[in-house]
Amino acid sequence: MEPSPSPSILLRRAKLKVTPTRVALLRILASAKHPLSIAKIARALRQSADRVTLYRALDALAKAGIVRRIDLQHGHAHYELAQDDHHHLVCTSCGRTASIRLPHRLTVSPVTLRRTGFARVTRHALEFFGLCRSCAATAPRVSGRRN
Amino acid sequence: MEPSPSPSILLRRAKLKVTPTRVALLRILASAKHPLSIAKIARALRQSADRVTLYRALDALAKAGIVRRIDLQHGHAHYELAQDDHHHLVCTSCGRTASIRLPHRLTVSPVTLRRTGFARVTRHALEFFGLCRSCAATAPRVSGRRN
DNA sequence: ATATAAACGCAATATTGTTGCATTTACCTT
DNA sequence: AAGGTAAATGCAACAATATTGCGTTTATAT
Repeated sequence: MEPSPSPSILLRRAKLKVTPTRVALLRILASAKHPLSIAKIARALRQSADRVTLYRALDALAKAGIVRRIDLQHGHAHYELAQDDHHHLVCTSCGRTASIRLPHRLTVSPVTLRRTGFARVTRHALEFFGLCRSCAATAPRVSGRRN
Repeated sequence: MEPSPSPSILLRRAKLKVTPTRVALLRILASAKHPLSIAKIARALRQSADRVTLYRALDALAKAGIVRRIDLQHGHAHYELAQDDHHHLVCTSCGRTASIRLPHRLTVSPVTLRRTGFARVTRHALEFFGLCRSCAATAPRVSGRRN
């Protein structure tokens, strides 16, 4: 796990202004072990920033490739720093997540690309869903929203 | 491409009641070439069903494994019949989608499973994002919501 | 120091999805 | 075929998530 560059360096590289909100935001994401929901990020920022600013900042950071927006199928987006190439394993019962790596890189072959009329693939999203051990032990719930 | 069983057979198999709404819904999905948003499905049903019913029906069908809920990162869910094992290639500019197949099956190794504290994996979601040829030719747009 | 574009905060609004409850309906049993 | 029952539906209200416009503030290049 490489230490990722400091928030301000990341921001400057992307030609984004280095503002307190963005720095704090990136610090929060950097110290998180799992993808965070907007609600959790907002809580961590303790209303030092408006919701709208948060959305806009995450949007800008995602476009710059600094953060990744992830769908854990909880009904709202989650965000993490775009560091290494990993994927997520999500418990559909309690929402727990774990990071995993695949032994091979996921690619779309040039032939498939041509057949489908696409010019190029820029990224992909892969999540695995299942049950963690403790949830598998108890009666599996199915519903509800989790962070 | 195998012809999929009729809506009523699918529903009966899953011990779900065969109602006009569900049959119509499944027919719409069966004739769709791409995953559909709730909005599009609702439009196709021409308010013969309440929106709530639609949500509940899709939920039941997804739980039964008859339909799949897909995130194309347009900010809302898309649905398709759960037929064969394919994935999607999505144009981030115009929203076009194409179906693709991977040469290998995606799995999580038992070792990884144990290391992460998970009991089992039940499904996964994989989408590729990129640019289709016509969008790659023109100036790439970035924003906006598409169906 | 200052000009300028980017970022921000606030308010309003849109969109997506959910819940409770009374009514209707599919379908199983007889 | 009739009737009982749980499932499914519709309506209304609500909740959560996300977006837009606009006037003000701020980072940063000069």
